[in-house]
Amino acid sequence: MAEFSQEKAGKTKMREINSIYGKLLQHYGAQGWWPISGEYRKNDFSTPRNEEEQLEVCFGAILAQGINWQAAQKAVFNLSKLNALDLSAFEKLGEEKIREAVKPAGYFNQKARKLLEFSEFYSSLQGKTPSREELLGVWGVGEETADSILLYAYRQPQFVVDAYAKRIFCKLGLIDENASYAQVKKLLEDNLPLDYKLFNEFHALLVEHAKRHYSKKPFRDLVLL
DNA sequence: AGCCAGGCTACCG
DNA sequence: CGGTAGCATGGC
Repeated sequence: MAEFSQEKAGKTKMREINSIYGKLLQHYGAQGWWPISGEYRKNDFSTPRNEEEQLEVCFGAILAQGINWQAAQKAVFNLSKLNALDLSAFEKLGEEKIREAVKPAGYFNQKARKLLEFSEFYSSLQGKTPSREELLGVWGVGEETADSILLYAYRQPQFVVDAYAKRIFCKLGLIDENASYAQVKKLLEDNLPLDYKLFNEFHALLVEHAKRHYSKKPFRDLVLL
């Protein structure tokens, strides 16, 4: 009996989460993340990405930490002007030039170091795909950045939990206010098909929706759309 | 002027 | 463990 109602509740939750995705997609359309060279490629899920694209996603994910995407994009553009989205060229650049390039993205001392540590790690991979654990072992890569890299650079179905996703699912009553990263991630991954294309769009759509309606407290949008 | 932005690390109790 | 100060810039 208890087992039955639990299963029923689980299916209800599953329908609700899938329905949220459907509504967002219908309302905003495909987002085409991750933007490469500032370009959003809607419905382009070609895989595998080449090395330069992977590095741009990884650097972008690090540079976007705690800052708006426009600012992060300026830093990515500065690096691309220096031809530094190529690994060997980046390594020759030197920390001082990297600091200058990433300045618009804020926290430039930390972020320069993070990019350097990451490039060293990436180079050690010799083209193989890193595990989530390996990524988390890199200084400057936390859970959201690791999942963003696995999802957007390596096309793995890892749900990316960011501040926006937490706000939205919390407001919809699906998670507790102080739910951990792992708890939110599990909620989504247990209730969606493990499809990287779906995860890709879902995360991007949550960001788009939150930027419009969950930007500052109090988050007034009780229901979705 | 001040708040906010697609976090992470180090250090605290 | 969970909680939080510090990190820095720029747009609105």
